[in-house]
Amino acid sequence: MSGRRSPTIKDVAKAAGVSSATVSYVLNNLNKVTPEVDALVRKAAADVGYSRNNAAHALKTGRNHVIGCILPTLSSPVFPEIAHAVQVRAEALGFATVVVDSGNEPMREERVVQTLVQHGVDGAVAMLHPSFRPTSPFPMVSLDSRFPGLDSVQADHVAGGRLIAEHVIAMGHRRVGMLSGYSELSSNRERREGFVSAAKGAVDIVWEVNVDLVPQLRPEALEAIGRHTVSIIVCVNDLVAIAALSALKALNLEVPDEVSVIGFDDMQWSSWPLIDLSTVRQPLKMLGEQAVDLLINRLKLPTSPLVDRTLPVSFVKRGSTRAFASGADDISKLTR
Amino acid sequence: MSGRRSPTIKDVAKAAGVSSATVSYVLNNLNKVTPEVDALVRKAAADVGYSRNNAAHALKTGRNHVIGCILPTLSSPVFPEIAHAVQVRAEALGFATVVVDSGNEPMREERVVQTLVQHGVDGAVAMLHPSFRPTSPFPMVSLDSRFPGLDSVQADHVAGGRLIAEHVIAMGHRRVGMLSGYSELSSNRERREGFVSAAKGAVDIVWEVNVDLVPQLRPEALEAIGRHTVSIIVCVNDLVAIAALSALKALNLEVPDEVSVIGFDDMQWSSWPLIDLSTVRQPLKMLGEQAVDLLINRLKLPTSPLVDRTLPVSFVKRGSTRAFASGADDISKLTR
DNA sequence: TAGGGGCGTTTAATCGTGTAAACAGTACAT
DNA sequence: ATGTACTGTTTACACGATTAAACGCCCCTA
Repeated sequence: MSGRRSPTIKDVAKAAGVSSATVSYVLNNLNKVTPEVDALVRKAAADVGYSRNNAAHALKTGRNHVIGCILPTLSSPVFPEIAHAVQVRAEALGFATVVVDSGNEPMREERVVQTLVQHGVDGAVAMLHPSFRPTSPFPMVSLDSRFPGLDSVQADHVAGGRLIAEHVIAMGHRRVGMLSGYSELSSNRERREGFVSAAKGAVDIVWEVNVDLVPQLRPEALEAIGRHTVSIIVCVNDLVAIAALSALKALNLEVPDEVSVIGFDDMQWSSWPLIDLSTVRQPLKMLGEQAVDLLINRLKLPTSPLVDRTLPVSFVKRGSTRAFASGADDISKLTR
Repeated sequence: MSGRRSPTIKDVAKAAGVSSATVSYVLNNLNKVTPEVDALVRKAAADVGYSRNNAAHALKTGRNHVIGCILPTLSSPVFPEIAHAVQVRAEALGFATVVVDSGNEPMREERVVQTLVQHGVDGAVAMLHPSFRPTSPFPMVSLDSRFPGLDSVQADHVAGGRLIAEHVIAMGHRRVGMLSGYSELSSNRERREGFVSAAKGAVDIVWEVNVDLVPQLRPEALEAIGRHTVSIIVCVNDLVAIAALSALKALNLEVPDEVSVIGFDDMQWSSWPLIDLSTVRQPLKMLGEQAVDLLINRLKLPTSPLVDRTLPVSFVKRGSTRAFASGADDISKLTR
């Protein structure tokens, strides 16, 4: 209790009656020692309550056993779910995780990466703005979209788009509005393409407006919704879908009786009875886990070939969609 | 480009024609050197692109310039907002932040703290379960509730409760239901006490049910709401308020026409038109910033006296509350 | 019996910084 | 001239871990 200094490898060595090198060999599981000595050392380590000094370890090996998790923001519910999965998986593999939000600005992304490098972080799992260009040779795995020169994991956005199209068709809708995200982002683009190609011929896309990925809509989107010329609105993600629900409420259009709404993501809030959104579920947990696995593989084998992994999605039917009823109030605009 | 090793203090020393100690003195701003040498060294450092090796620095000094931010979860919208503020402030002060969620289990909290200590984190800003008992002398600041032996920052929960009471009274409500949180947590307790003492005499608390801080309610709460014997429901936080809104919707009770609802927190989602919740705003950003400031002060002066800081709150009127109308459908139960 | 090869352990150098202590130089007082 | 005080710089070691190389030991063979 006097020397508050936490025990070092040398203390363990003294306690076990061996040299510090032996202790190191044992604790690193290089099997270079006899079983008896091994047991002796482990016991001594437990007895003195040894735990490795991370700084010294990092200094010597250049590996910190810390990874970064770079996300555009933590304020949208999807991202914390991913961050959590990343953290848990990384911890299981002996890595700590630092979560940082980049504000989705490519400039700040660069700074964030610099900071991580400076702090000796080994690599990162990152959801990057498409215009980001890696500056230093820093190991990264791209989340949610393919990225030239990086490993990546993403949900099967194309299949998700197709699932939506199938639901729309099965429900008998013919006239569709789309709130799409900017197409530089591959996930947005693929969602859209999956939907459009599967819907081709079976439905009319009456209008399509590009929107930002935030919970309020720009005027042209509001105007399109207000025309009430479609029976269903397909949204690039759940946040936008919620914005659409809000707009419809303000316009006194009933969901799903007058207009149906579909999202994409299945974030936690979408299942709240107040929102109750039909959507495509992404395997967020798996997404985070696989990203970590990929990153750690790359740390071990920096020269292995690049991997792109695609994970399955599923459709979740909730209260925001229903079959098209020809008894809708303004049938002239909604059929042809 | 050949030797990929990043430049060290020795490289700078060579470039400047001085010893490594001098470089260290300059770069640590101990003014022990003449202005000329100082300038020389700084120029050399910039020229070779020096940046300090964190591991070596940490090994030598025992300070890592990393703080932890321990939160019960990232899945509730309030917490990411705090985490963000913490991160930004810490970065401005030269500290990196690791955000971890503890799952609000005191056992996991202990483990999390252990992990942080092991990784050489200097201290933490933490929102702790009331039954948590600090095991090691690890510098911490308690967020959102007072904690014996720790610095703390919290919103003025008592005043928040009073603001709610004033609103309820001003709106002419007489019969109130309460969804309260477990009273071991000082913030819950203070919110309740602030409300109750300010409401005393002016309103009837017809029922009060203790609930968990999650967006679904237990049966007894649902039953109480279903009786429809109150004209307004006061909730311990926004998440619970949203659960109440959901329940009311399921019961076909109109908000705010038949029942008003009030929350506490003003998390980001509460302003969505779909939710549109009257609530008390906590200064989340300020909360995070002040916590960081307190922590860093403590790191510098470990023996300075403990500080409890209380921050002001304000009431936000939205669509979930309205004045009590005596024309309500079942006037016999709602007046006396 | 000298030499060689395994095997298990220790010795000692190293990673990049920080800092106490040694040192050299100047200025001033005795 | 010699000692003292001070200033600015360098020398040299420490932090705690990893790891190549040296070492000692035993067994085997020529």
